[in-house]
Amino acid sequence: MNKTIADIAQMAGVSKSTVSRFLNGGSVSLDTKRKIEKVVKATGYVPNTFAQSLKAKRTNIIGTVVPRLDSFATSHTLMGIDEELRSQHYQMLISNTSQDVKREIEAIYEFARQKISGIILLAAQITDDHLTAIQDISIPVLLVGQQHEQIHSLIHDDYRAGYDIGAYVLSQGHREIAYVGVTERDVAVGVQRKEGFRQAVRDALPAGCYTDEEMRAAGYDIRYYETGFKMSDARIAASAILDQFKPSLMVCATDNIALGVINAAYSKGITIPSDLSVTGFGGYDITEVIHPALTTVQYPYMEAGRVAAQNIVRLVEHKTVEPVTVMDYSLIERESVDKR
Amino acid sequence: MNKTIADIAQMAGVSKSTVSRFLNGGSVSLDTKRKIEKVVKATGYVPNTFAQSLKAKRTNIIGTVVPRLDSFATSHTLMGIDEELRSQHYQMLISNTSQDVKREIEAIYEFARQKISGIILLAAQITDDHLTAIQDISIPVLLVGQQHEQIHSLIHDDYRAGYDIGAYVLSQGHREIAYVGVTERDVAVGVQRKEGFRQAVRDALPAGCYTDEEMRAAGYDIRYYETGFKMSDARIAASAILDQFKPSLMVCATDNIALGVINAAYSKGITIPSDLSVTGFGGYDITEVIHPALTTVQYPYMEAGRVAAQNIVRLVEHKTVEPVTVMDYSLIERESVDKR
DNA sequence: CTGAAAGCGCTTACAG
DNA sequence: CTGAAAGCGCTTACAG
Repeated sequence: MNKTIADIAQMAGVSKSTVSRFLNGGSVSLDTKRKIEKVVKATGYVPNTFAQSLKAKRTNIIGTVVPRLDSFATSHTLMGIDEELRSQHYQMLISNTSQDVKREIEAIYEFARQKISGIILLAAQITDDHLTAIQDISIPVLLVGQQHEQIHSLIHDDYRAGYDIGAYVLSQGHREIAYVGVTERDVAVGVQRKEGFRQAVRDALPAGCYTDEEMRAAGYDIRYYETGFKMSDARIAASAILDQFKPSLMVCATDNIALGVINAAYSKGITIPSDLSVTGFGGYDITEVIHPALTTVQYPYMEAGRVAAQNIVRLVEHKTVEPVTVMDYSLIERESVDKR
Repeated sequence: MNKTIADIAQMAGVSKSTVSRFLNGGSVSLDTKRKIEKVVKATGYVPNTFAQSLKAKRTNIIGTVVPRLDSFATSHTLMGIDEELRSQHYQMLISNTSQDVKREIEAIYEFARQKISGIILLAAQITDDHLTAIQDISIPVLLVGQQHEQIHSLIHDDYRAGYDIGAYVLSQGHREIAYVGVTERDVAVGVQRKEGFRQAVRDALPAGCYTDEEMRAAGYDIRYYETGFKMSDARIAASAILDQFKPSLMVCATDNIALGVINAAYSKGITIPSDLSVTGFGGYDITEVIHPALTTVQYPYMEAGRVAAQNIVRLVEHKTVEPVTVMDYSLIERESVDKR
């Protein structure tokens, strides 16, 4: 395991330069090629990564910054990235920031220091500090899950998904709906999904029906709430909502929130879906196995990871990439929504 | 970002050696120390990792080999490892093997090639190839979740946990029990949990009651089954079991399996816990929020990760570590077990 | 305490 | 196509 390029050169009876050229696909005569190949195979020689990187000033490593590790979306995206990167002979390095924006910035600089070739950034929001860091390091960055005009982005089609969920539940006859969203600082989850949904409602309303009163007169009562990303937060929020409003359906901005809502409903003796229908966003595995199974939007996280990996590699290799890549999704109708 | 040690030396009016010594805590006079410190701060100098590693022939990186990323146990263990490593100024590198044993072996060699300082191995089973690889690389390895006499190990107390679950469900009056386990090739999950449970049953039996017939005469009917780790597999297995055996309780070797069982029960119109009680192992977040909440054994995965990190760092630094570290657990009684 | 020098294992112009 | 040489940015005996 400890052979150096000098050993190989000596054993093959050529110079180090030639071996290096052979390794990196430079021009080498067929004859020497064979000689070196034999020695490399026999010795199991592998070049020292550090020496390579020190000279070449770059690595075959893609750094991925993630806000958390214990999330279905993150882990599946990571698996997709890892798989694709591996097939392209790149390595994935993960930096977990535990939802700490300061650590996100640090991670970006730290990756730069380590001469990482490219960075995939899974972030809930992009601040000026992010922008500054990305500018500073002059390394390709791909944003996943959010969109920003100054950064190559890969997103899920949150707006359309929100619209589809809205159109679907309306088509099932629901008119009294609580939309349980998250902070608008997360544009994808907090704004896009909600606005998509809101637009679906608008499109369903009779013409000229805009104000809350007009909506109510038309039989619609749609209210918007905000909670955190954690199931426990959602449970508490849902409990409070249900004390003051009796919707026939709750649209939740994530599957986790939906799970919290379902739990809160059970605690109050509310049966799903006959008393209360529920929908989510995400398509986590667990949503299929609970009872009743959750109607939700399924995002192709693993596939998104693969595409993200392809894009960042293209960026690293100075090939063109669309400013924004939009992934598809599917609406999965299961048991948690009743007809009204 | 591009200063080298030579620049710093020049700016501080000392030699490169002295700067290096300062950086690595060697003996430097207070005066020079101050001079160098000032320059380092002013320039924001950070040493080039590759050059360091190339010379020093070691890194501050700990490699972690994981069979999968999308598991509660894995992700929480990783978070604990990462957190602790970070605080000790080590970095964590993750290699996901997608449950492919061959890739586990490759990952070990690859880490060695990259001069990683130590390896934390989360593996379901240890083969001869693992042993050979670990021998070959001569880098400290810590095994997490499984125990092996030739490798420093950190385990959860699966046997005692199995015993406790057994004693608990017996104390609740259950006598007709299906134990739904996994392959015995996974010693921790497949053997230890089951044998702990089996011993609890033995200890509860009247003296001199050994054979199946004697057990049945004493009112006990305990049957053992095996399934896969996936919810979907467990669902199918449970469905088949319930067609031929009507236990009052099913003890599942993992929370995932329990989730599959619960789903199968619902599909058959079996109510939990009144018709059928269920228990799991793991303590995944989701088990608390489903209805009814799952009675299970909770393992401190995050804490285990932290301890694992401490241990591997001690190993790397040639300090002593116990051959086996055993983590504690807690039995969480919730709603999925009825009294009989 | 401090510095000059060698060397870690590669790659890359530059000649030939 | 091939080789000698310089150099990437550090660290580490070795002198002083």
